[in-house]
Amino acid sequence: MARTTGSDGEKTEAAVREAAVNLIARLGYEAMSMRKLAAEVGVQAAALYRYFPTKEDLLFTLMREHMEGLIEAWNAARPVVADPATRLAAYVENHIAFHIERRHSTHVSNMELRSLSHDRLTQILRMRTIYEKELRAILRDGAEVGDFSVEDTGLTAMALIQMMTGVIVWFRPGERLSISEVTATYLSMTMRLVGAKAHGATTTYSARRAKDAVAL
Amino acid sequence: MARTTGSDGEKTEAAVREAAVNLIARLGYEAMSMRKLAAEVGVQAAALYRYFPTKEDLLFTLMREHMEGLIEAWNAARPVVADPATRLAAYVENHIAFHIERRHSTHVSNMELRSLSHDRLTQILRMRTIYEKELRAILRDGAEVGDFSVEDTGLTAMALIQMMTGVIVWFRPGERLSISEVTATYLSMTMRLVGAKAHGATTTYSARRAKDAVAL
DNA sequence: GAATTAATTGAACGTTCGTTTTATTATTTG
DNA sequence: CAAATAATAAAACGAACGTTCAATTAATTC
Repeated sequence: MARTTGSDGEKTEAAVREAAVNLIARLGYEAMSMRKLAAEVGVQAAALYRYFPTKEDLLFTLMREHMEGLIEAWNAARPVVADPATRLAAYVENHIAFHIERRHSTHVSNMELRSLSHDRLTQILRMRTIYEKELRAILRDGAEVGDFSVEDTGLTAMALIQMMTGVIVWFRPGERLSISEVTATYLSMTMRLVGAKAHGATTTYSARRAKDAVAL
Repeated sequence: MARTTGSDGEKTEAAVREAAVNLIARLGYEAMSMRKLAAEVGVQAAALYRYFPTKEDLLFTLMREHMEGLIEAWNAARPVVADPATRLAAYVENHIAFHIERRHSTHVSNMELRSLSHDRLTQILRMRTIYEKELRAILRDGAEVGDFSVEDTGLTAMALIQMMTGVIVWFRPGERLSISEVTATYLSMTMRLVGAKAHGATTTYSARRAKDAVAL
């Protein structure tokens, strides 16, 4: 056998990516063999090498696109002119929405870093740093203005990101809590954690953010 | 060749455990081969099977002992009679101290769960639940008494644990912050996050806890 | 000091791994 | 409709995997 009827490179590549994210998230990168991946797609292992030169290239591509997507999502969601509390609320909402929506690729991007070569690891970590710096800047601004009481900006940023990203470990859509309930709770926990002064309940920040979005 | 001079079963087994924790933390369970492990210990791969019948048995043993150690540490550190804020402070301090001290085995126990058989996974998760229930109980008590303002006990417990355990991702001993500085900061973040009423700075909780420890 | 037990080696087993090569067929282009 | 190209299958490569087995030597027991 050779080329199959109806075969299409673009569709196959997309199917490979999707299957790879799911399989790596479930089995881990090392435990996902190219043969299992091929079987999931409905193809022979050799066919995968038309789209990704090596297994590591495939992993790296998935991770890079995940990180790019995260940064793009934040760039689209960030309020350009706003007080620190509003910016922080936007960051939290975007972060949680993105990570719940892309649970599997988040899992891959966070757990399989050790399987990357040094250079590629550096690239991914650089993107991660760019994204995290945004949160540190918000916390710093808020602390300088006096809206937040944060002892250590870097430590607080790491703590918040770990807390928020951790949502993918236990959250399952369609169970006890809805995405918006989870987001609202995390938002109020965040605001208390950073000692946000404007303590006007959760809706305050959401409302302000909505107003800002209209204002742009 | 056969038995080597000075060989000792107990010492070899201990060396295997230690090397396994380090290697699995660094390479991942799947990527750590029995041959690599044996080489690290300075022994042939076949010798490992005197101590652990399978690779998975080795992993499970490491995880079980980690979880047992965590629960024992908490049982030793918990204040028997104390207000919720003091109990929460003890929980946070114990959790962070334990996880920083056992970074590698924490990594293994959290990241390699998917390599366990169903039954063994259940056993580990059961132990984890026991430990997490302790935190939920503290949060519930604090909320009932009115010392904490917590919207959702279960969600808050998960958020706190993710936040605290995340310390092992970025913390490196001997860098910018000391363990006690990190612990103090996490403690005050936790207290703010749960809306603890008695807002008498970080030292308040530490002092109370010390007093309790003496009282026992 | 002989018999027993403890600890380990070295070789081998069958499987699976990532990857390459070659042949073959479907589709598109001219 | 022929030529070119795109997409795949089938088979094979050497290497590494977890694990087993028999042989061998060190330490202990009687």
